[in-house]
Order: sequence, then C-alpha cells, then structure tokens
Amino acid sequence: MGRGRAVVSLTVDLVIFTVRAEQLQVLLVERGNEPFRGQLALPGGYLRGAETLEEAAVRELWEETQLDGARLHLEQLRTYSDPRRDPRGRVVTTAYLALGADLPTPSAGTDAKEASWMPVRDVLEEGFLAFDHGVILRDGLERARAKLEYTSIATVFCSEPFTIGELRRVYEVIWGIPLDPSNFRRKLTRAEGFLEPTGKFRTSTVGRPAALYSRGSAPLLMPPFLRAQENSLPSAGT
Amino acid sequence: MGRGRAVVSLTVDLVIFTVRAEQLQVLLVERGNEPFRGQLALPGGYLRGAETLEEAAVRELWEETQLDGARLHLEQLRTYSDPRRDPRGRVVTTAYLALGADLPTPSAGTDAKEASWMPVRDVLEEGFLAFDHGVILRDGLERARAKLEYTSIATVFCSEPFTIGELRRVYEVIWGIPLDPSNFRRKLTRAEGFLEPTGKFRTSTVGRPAALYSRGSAPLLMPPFLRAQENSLPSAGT
DNA sequence: ACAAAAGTGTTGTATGTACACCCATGC
DNA sequence: GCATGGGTGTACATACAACACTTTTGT
Repeated sequence: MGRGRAVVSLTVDLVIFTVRAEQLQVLLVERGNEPFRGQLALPGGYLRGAETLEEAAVRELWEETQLDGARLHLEQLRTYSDPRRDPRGRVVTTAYLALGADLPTPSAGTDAKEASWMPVRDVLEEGFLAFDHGVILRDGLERARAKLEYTSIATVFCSEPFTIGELRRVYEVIWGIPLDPSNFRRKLTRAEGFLEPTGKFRTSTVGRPAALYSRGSAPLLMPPFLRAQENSLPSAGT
Repeated sequence: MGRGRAVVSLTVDLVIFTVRAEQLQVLLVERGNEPFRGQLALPGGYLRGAETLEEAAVRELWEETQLDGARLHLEQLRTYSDPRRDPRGRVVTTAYLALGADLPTPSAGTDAKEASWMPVRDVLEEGFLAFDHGVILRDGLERARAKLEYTSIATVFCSEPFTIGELRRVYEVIWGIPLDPSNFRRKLTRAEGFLEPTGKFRTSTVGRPAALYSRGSAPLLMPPFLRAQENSLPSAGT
C-alpha cells in the first residue's frame, strides 16, 4: 500500500494583491539563495508541523512582509505539484490569494528579505518570476478578476470608509476597462447588502462630496456584475 | 530555514459525481483498514514519486474504480491540511472533482475494494463518511452546482449524443429545482458554442422525437444561467 | 465662472419568466 | 384518441447601456 509513496516537502506561496497608484500591484521578494538567486518570487515558505496551510500562509505573510493576515482577505488558490517545478527536489506548493487595501509599505520590515510592491502588468511575462510563480500569479489574477464579477470582494481593496468612486476605480484597474459611473453606482447601491451607508461624506477632494460607505454583509453579488468577455490578461494596468 | 519543517504525506481524494436514476450519485469505497474500518470514504491514495497530483488522481481513478480518466471531466477542488484530519499522522490531501456520464457500473472491477454509487443526498450528513470526507463532498457539490451556472460543464453528465431534455434533467437533479422546458431550451440553443446539432433524432421514447446534440466548444456560458439563491444543500435529489 | 466629480433621469434594447399553444410519436 | 414529452410564440416585467442633465464642491 505504501509502495512508491512520494517523499515531498510542502510549502505555501502567496499572491498578495493591492491597488495603489491606480495600478494592480503584487508583493514580491527577491531571492537570496540559489536557485533563482536574485530573481523575484512570490513570498512563501515551508509548512510546519502542527499548522494548517492557512495558518502557514498567515504566518509567512507576517514573517516575510509584516502584513497582518486579519486585515486581508485570504483564500486558497490552488496546489501545484509538477515534480520538476523546484530543481532542488520534490516540493509541492499550495498557493494562497491575499487581497487588501493599500497598506503602509511593508518592505521596511526587519526581516532578511526585501519585499516590494510591483505593478502586475510589469511582471506578467513568462519566465520573469522564479519557479512556476508566473503561472501562479496568472492564476491568482484570473481568480481575482472573476471574483469581482459575482462577489463583493472588490471592497477589500478599499480602506473603510470608502466612496463609490474609489470602489469603481478598483474594478477599472483590475479589469482594465472603463466603467460608466452612473450605471456602476446604481448597480452597487441597489445590490442588497453590498454597501452600508455611513451617512458621512468625503469632502477633502475636488468636486461634490461623495457619500462614504462601509462593506455590507452580503458575500455574493446577485445578479452578477459582468465584464465583457474581455479576457486579455496583459491589460491589468491603468 | 528548515526549522520546524513538517513531515507530511500527500494523498489525493476523488469526488466522483454522475447522474443516474434521476439522482446525483457519488462513488464511494468501503474502508478495509483502521481507522474508520467498514465506513464509507472517497476513493483516493498516496501520491507517488514522479507524478503530479493530477496524474495520481487519474491513476487512483483507474485502480480503485476502473474508470477511465480520459472520459471524465477532472479538476482540482481544494487541498485539506488540518493536522488532525487523519488520526495516523500528518496527511495532507488534495481533492479532485470528477464528473461523468452514467457509465457501466465500475464496482464489478478486479480490485480489492468495493466501489459503489450512492445518492449524494443519502451521504451528506455530517460524520457519515470517514475522515473529513463529508466536508470535501460538500465542497465538491457546491463547486459542481456553481459551475453549472456559468460553464457548459453539465454536458459531461450526458453521454453523447444527448437531447436537451436529458441535459435539463441534469440541471434539475443537481440544483434540486424544476426548470421551465421552453425557456431552458431557448437559453441553451442560443448560447454560442454550447450545443452542436447532429441533425439526428432520438425516437426510442414516448413523445415527439428529440433532436440530438453533442457538446460544443465554448467552455463558458455567457450570460450565465443562474439558479435562484436556492442554496439549500440537502435538496440534491429528485 | 469653471472644472471636476457625485448623483439623478430617461430611453431603447436585451433578457428572463410565465404560460398558452402546436407537433410528433407510442400506446 | 390520448398521454407524453418536444418545440414555438407571445406578453409582461426587469435589467442593462448609453448618455443628457443637475448638484456641490475647490480653485
């Protein structure tokens, strides 16, 4: 029964997205060791004895990037198991997708590795990232784009409270297409449980003050908010 | 760096669904060893040295159930990593979802274990299956239900060629709600690339002969075909 | 006054839903 | 003929896209 049972190491890797400077950005670390020394990679590390993969993801998030898992949306993305994906041996990795509002730059942390935000569009090309991290990144991007359509996930990219205009910019940046402000507003304000009005206004910017909202409780957007069949990956920027 | 690195075994488990006798059914095996001896479980087994998880899933599919992976839709579901999920030790498992048309009963195979189809509604209750397989099964069910909405996956439950009525029964059985035959037909025949007319008819049944179709090439259903927010899991049967 | 962003109204088109009705077959 | 499913037509309600228009601020 145990015949041929593989000896494997298990790791977690993190695709951490935020929207800053009108661009979708991903948090990357520079590798300090071979293989792929000096190349950029997703943050990640080995699973430890008594923890779940999710716990390992939160721990690595903190250790490598000083980000607080409780303030991010975190979900399992997929497990990658090609026997040749790591030249050092048999390493299976489970990728997690983390989404959050633009936070104080984490790279000023104390850890050895230097973490930095990079525009997704600049690192999408094949072979740019170490290992199979390019594939993982593209899978994470597609997951994030798809979830904007039928869940209220976009709100986690905004720090509360936020305006509808800020939320719209999240959609536009991640989908790479412009949206009609009036129709966007109607769609989201009518979606039951999507937005919670706070009664306050943001007046610090030009133009008419915008109403401030916080996240509602509904996880699903019904009916979904479909982008066109616009599936061209390279257009992730402004 | 290697500090605390977990020693883990990796397995694959399979949630195999088919529609037979107007019910959604899942393929289960009876455990021959402790723990959970005699209890029903999802088919599965250990990952071997040089294979991917997907290859292991196809291999176990054949070894345990005599089913041919090439004739099924197979996709990764999720990886489960609770340190206490297997009392024997640290076993992380990646679950795969397999969907297929009602095939010749596989349980008459040569292997040791007895595999058999069971109606999903009869095995959904918590604690019925071994390990955390109940959770995995419910995740697989929710994935299958969700994918009916926005992909053409339902067609893999029908053996080609099939009629629109047969396809409609797939939706009704998996969602547990009745659908209007006329509107269903219009929706699917208008979806570009969903159905490929064969020009032939099925005349072996009562009523007017039904046109026969084969699967089209479009993987996505645009716009999606939404069930109501009907999310009650126990209603998976007729 | 003007630019800029928020927010409202309106209109044509598409889509979904409900249901009446016709069609072709087995019995 | 009648039951049974296949398949078409139609009318109503809803939803979306496009875009004109009003409101409220900063400069």
